[in-house]
Amino acid sequence: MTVIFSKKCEYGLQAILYLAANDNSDVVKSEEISHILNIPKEFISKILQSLTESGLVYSKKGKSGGFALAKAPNKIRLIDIVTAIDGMSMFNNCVLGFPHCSPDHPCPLHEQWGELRTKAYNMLTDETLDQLKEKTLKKIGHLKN
Amino acid sequence: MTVIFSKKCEYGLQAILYLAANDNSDVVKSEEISHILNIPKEFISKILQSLTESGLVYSKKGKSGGFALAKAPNKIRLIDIVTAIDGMSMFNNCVLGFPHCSPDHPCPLHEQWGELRTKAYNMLTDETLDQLKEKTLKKIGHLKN
DNA sequence: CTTTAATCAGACAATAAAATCCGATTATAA
DNA sequence: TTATAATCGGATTTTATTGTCTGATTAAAG
Repeated sequence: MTVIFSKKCEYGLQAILYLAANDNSDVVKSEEISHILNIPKEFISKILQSLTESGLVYSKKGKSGGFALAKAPNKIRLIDIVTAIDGMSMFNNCVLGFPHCSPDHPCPLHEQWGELRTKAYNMLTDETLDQLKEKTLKKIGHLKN
Repeated sequence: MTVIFSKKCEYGLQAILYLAANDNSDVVKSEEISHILNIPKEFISKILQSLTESGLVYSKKGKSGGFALAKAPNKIRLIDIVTAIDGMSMFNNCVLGFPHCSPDHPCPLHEQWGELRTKAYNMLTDETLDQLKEKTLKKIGHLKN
């Protein structure tokens, strides 16, 4: 199967977009995220815990605890979440899997793929959570119905 | 981890590019492909077997058997190999993993990602094996040293 | 202070992907 | 016609990813 982001990363992106859409409220508990986004509760907890370590998410323990963004939505870029969860391998490794692919010894797809990959990287770097908030609200609204 | 193509698909692309580079000779045995490209022999055999079923590869059984391209290199596009091994999910599924992502109910990244994905698809559709042969020969030459 | 409800932490289980093993079949060539 | 060397096919093992369970810790609220 061809994958772009791991399940972990997909879930992490979904959850953090949800947190951005609920940025007005205090914290959101993992139970709610799990239910709305249809992600196993324990799994999304783990992911948000790791994003807490990365400094992207704030977690409040104990009763009435939950998760929220650790920074203003305009300070969090999609690339921050992707690299925190999946690392940079997608942007560094050869698309054909050649171990020693480099500008000196490029693989047959080096230039073409490099260009596309740079565009993907720039896209994820340009998009911040505040810019996606409206679209996310619409999408979540649809999920709730 | 973030992946583009599965290991199977990477290996398959490497091997078929190798076959294209050796299109003058009769057949190439999996032993040789395994050695040059550093892919487990049994694994690349399996992959080439499945590509044989897909009609992209020709296999000659018995002593002095091996694998070769089933068509002229200019008739095989990279997308053919990718879809034969990994399917089309990469080009159909929502990048954020939302189950019901569609033009009607787009995910927050729908348009931006769609554009990139189309470019990737077109690139894989445009590139045929004959076009990549020279570049492959250089790369293989480097691997052999 | 005690109950309650949440995160946290680490082990564990299930599934999927990657890699290996082995015997059967096939065809070449001595 | 027999030995050899390759693919073929299926089962099996290993490893990584995904998902689950359980108990500890934390903090709010009665």
